[in-house]
Amino acid sequence: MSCRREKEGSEWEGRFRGCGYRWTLSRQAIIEALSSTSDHMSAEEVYNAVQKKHSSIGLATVYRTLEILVGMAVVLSFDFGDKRARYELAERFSKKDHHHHLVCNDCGKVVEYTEFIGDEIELLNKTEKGLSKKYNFKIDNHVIQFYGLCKKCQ
Amino acid sequence: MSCRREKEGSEWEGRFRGCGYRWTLSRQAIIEALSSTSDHMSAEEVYNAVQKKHSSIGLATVYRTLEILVGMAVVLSFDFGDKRARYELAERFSKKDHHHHLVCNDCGKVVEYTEFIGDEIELLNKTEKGLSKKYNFKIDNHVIQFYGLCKKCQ
DNA sequence: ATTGATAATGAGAATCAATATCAATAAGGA
DNA sequence: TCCTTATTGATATTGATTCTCATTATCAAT
Ligand SMILES: [Mn+2]
Ligand SMILES: [Mn+2]
Ligand SMILES: [Zn+2]
Ligand SMILES: [Zn+2]
Repeated sequence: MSCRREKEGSEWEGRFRGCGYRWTLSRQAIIEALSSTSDHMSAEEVYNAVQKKHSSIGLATVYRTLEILVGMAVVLSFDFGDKRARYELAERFSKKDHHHHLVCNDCGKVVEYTEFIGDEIELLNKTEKGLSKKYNFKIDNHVIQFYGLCKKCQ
Repeated sequence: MSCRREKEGSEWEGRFRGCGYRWTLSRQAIIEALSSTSDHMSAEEVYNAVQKKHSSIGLATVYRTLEILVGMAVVLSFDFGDKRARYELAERFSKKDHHHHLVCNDCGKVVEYTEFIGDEIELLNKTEKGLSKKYNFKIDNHVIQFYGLCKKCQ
């Protein structure tokens, strides 16, 4: 398992260095934190998680690293209506499947659903193609989210 | 046409009073500002627009009124990735048809498209129904947006 | 292992949209 | 007109995010 760790480590390391970034303790710790939860953490939550093992890592570094990770498409950033960005490993780096989100406007509960994803993806691809052609956009991203009230809050 | 104005005025007035709100000059001016543009204005832009005719109206009032209007589902609030909320009259109060948005990540250009809306709406309705049942959510809102680079920026 | 160029970092200040406070004002029912 | 109270403007405050800058860590070349 130490072997497994190292291997995973070097994959991440390779990814960073491949983009011209250095492989630092802070970045390891932040990746670690993101990998070991299924939550959609805010920057501050990532900071708190990271602090437990590495109390010297600063909040600014967390923000900076998250920005890099989003730029590398390793991490996805979401707006769920509370006034802070929320982050999650992109599906290809996590155990989760491609999913979209259903958010309670009242308590903030977030449901990840995969049930209707198939049709959604298909439609999105078709729409993307149409929009790209008609409006000359190079599309690289989409957002679909539903908002409402969860059982408890309605 | 003065007749027409008054009639429109009283419709808005009725809508406000029907919700227990008073019908004030500030609110008239803000509605007016929102009605007379097809832009997606930020709160500050609404404030600037309103200032031209009514220089006494304050920014806080603009924020408060927009909040009310969003609550009344008269105005829609969007996040286009610049760090400010953007507002637009809901389609039933504007000349625009139901549309979604395509946003340039670089220059912020926003395209309103209606081409593929039909299929999208259909899928959204189906998905909403499925999600409502499965997760016991009362869904009242959705977001679909595409992000990319416009011709100029790619 | 040592060095040197420079990327990365932590602490704290700065930014800036949005919200809260509060005394003064205006809306509208009686 | 009078009274109650919602609304308002000015201003302070909040809170997430970004910036600054002196210090430190990374890593390729010795
Ligand atoms: Mn998720
Ligand atoms: Mn629009
Ligand atoms: Zn809820
Ligand atoms: Zn552009």
